[in-house]
Amino acid sequence: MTEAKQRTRERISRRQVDKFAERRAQLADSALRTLAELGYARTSLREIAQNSEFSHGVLHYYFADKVDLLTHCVRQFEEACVTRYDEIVARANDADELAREFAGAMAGTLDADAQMHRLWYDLRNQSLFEESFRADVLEIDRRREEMITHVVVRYAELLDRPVGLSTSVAYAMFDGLFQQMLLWHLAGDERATATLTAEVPALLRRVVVQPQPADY
Amino acid sequence: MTEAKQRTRERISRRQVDKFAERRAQLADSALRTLAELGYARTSLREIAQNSEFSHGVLHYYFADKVDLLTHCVRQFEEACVTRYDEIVARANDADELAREFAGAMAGTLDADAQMHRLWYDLRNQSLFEESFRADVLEIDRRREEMITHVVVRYAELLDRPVGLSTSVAYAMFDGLFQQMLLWHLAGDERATATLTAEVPALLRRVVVQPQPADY
DNA sequence: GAATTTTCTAGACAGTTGTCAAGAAAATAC
DNA sequence: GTATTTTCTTGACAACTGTCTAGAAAATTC
Repeated sequence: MTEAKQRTRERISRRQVDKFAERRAQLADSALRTLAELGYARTSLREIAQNSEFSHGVLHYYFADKVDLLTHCVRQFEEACVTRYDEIVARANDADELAREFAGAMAGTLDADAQMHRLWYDLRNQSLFEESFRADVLEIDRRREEMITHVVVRYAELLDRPVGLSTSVAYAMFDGLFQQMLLWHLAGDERATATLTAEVPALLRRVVVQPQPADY
Repeated sequence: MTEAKQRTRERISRRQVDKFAERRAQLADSALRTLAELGYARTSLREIAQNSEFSHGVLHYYFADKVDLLTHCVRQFEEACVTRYDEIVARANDADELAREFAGAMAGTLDADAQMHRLWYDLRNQSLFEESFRADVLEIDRRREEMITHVVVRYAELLDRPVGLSTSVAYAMFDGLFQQMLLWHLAGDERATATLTAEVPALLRRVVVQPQPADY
């Protein structure tokens, strides 16, 4: 009896927790859509609520305050933001194919998810001014670096050559290139996608193939 | 008489214009200091005025509205933001020296002007969400690319080798590296400066020295 | 189906924002 | 030295912000 009750209660409680967490996720999703559209500076709680099916009051039922909501957003954002190239890495039979597929995937997400990517850079930049997201942002950045590292290491493997750079620097270079192409893309320059497609394989070669030490 | 009067008037008018422009510059400077400290999202007109020696009303005497002020800020920001390496380029006698001096200068400004640099990235990002600054931001970005190009081209010259990359891509890579190191630096990672100092020459080599085509 | 709990709405609050206007203060003109 | 123009301050305004509360609506429990 007591046992049964307790089990029931636990089940209910878990279901409630799940529903609670589900709604939090749903609201965080609305918040992310708003952020991607307006940017961090212009996103308000009421605007977020209008992008959901609820009124602005709910936000304070599911989140303690704005920082709580935004922190949750950043955490939830990771899945969407860290583009996974694992499949490409696993499938590629040779270095050239890997390079082509990787470049194509980056160019694809540049086109398809431009809003999301600009939000990422916006949030990462916010973390330079505000402490609150910094830890989560750095964690996401680490994951992104990890993904790039996977590709680079596998590419080097397929060429049977060592990676000639620290993974952090390799990531910084690919990220810099991607960010610049995002800038082009959102400024209306149609060459962005093509440039990215062309330059990513070139960059891969440059990261792996070492310069000849005899020449300098 | 009429002539003299007119000349006087012109002189006065020009002086007034100068004073007017001077005060605008002064206020824009206060605005930039505020922006560098708080970031775009948290900078208000009253906060800017408090960082100046005037009250908040003046801002609307010298600027039509907030966008006018911020646009002026971005334009004025260029001088501060585009770090010049011309002297280093002119002075360097060989490639190694150029690489070392360039890396040192970048590391120096990373340490000394971190706030200014994070503001630059903040403003550049804002331009992804808002039309108003975009043109000016792109212009500054072009100048920055130009500066990097100077260094890279000169470096290649000193080695008597061609630059193996488009200048845009080279800029994107150096900027990506710098931005990542800024992220580290502002997150309290002391290795940022040293890493930048070490990796910039390595990157220079990689940009100039071409991979051997026989190997892939 | 009544009682209770969970979920959500609507509105109020205090503070902040960009903007503007009336007039004080200062500089300049005559 | 007075008149006029330029410069700056002060306070007000409407709109918006994050936050909180009272209570309606819905779901759940027994």
